[in-house]
Amino acid sequence: MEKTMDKIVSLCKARGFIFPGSEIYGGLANTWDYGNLGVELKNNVKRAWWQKFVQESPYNVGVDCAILMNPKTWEASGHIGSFSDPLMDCRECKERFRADKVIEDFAQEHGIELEGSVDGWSDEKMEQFIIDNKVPCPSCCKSNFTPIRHFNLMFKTFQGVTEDAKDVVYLRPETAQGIFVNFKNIQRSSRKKIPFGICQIGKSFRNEITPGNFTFRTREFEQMEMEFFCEPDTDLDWFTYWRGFCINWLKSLGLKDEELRLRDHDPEELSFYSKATTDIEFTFPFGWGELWGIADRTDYDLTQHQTFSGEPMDYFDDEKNIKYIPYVVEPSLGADRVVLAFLCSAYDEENLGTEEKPDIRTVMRFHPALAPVKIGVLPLSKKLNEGAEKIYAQLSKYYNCEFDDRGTIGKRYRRQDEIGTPYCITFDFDSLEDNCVTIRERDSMEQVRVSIDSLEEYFRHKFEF
RNA sequence: GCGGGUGUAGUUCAAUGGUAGAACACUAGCCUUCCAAGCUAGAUACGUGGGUUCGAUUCCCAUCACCCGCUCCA
Repeated sequence: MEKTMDKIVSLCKARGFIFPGSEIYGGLANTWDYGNLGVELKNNVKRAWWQKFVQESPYNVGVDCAILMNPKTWEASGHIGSFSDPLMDCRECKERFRADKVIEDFAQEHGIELEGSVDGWSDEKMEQFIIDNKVPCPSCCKSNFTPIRHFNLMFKTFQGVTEDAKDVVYLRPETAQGIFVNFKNIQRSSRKKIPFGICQIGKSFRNEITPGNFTFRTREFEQMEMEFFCEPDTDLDWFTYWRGFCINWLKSLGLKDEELRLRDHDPEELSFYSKATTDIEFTFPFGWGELWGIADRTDYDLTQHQTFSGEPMDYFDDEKNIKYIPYVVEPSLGADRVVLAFLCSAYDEENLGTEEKPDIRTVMRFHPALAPVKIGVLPLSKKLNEGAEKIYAQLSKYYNCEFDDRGTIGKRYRRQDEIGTPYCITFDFDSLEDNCVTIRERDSMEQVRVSIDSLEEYFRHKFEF
């Protein structure tokens, strides 16, 4: 069985997991809409995350902050200053480069001593250096570049009816800053003591240069982030603790050991604010991709906000009688990415026939907690709809169920297999006599006979993880 | 953003300068009654906009989208 993105994308569209965005207008690049099943799956993923990271956690609480924030936030976080890359294009071969990188590489190659880091140079200085030294294009070796332009990854929009510059606001590029600016509020109102964490699920927006790979990298995406505040010097212990916690969460929902790996960032790869970063990666059909970035952000963010806002961001520990700005460990998970990972991991094909006469059953082996439809309710015959409808009404109070009386019973099982429904209930002619139904399990395909009165009891713990 | 490829039904494909056909999927009915493939009927497509032409799904141009590379990714 070959697991390809093409098959997964087709199934997503055919069955209602994910559709191309704005399709009737020719689409809009890299936008995707979650359909009737996709929204259930994604909600289940978010719910499972919230359950482990907030509900069951003695440490953590949640928030839901505004997407639009005071622009000062982004000055403090460094998103406005540091993340506007100086880009220039080669007029000859049309390749695009980062000016600072080109200069650094050139200087290193020719043994030229640069004054300070190129990061600190102005655009004019970089352009002048390139002209003076006839720095060649790394691709075509000519030296004919466009002026430097800046590409900021933040989406800009305007608050209010006029498009005056003073009303510029940004769509948040990460949910984290909403947590940091509310650190004091939450600490006070929740009466939490350090160590504690604040969790948030929400949309973020980044004007990525290169999105792609289905929903893996999009410009609008949903994050599930936690900022865990701890005492300085305990940060690396907590870093290790949460990294393990995250991996366990993924595995408890069905991702396999061989589908996951950890990748530590090299010192030169680390963000300027980060002391340590580990990515949890998943092996997608297109290759390994980052699912979860776990970063030790030190006291960088809170210190920055204290400086820019003038509000103290320190914490007083009245047991130890010390005051400090907490360190932060941040596990940041892409909701759309992890949904895609669950889709890829779940995809399976099974040949129930022979090699000569293949009979392929496509099965999405979702963990029952994530399955968009928990129980398919199937009357063996349309004459039995009344009894089956009662069961649907009874169970859909607790679970997302699907009623299906179309086509043959075998076909209906196949349809439920293809959308990953873990259980099917069949109401048959005997049910009228014995008040029992047959429950068929997706993975084992085994059947058990259960009394209608004990159905709720039967399913009670089936969808936990 | 650059280079290459692709664009016909929900999906996977076919044919054609004279407005398109299949398989699976879907719908209705028959048959059957616990694991697809039986019978009958049915709905559904040439990404969008220009141009050439008597006539374009087909040729040309542009555009949009997707895929593969490159580049990029706090």
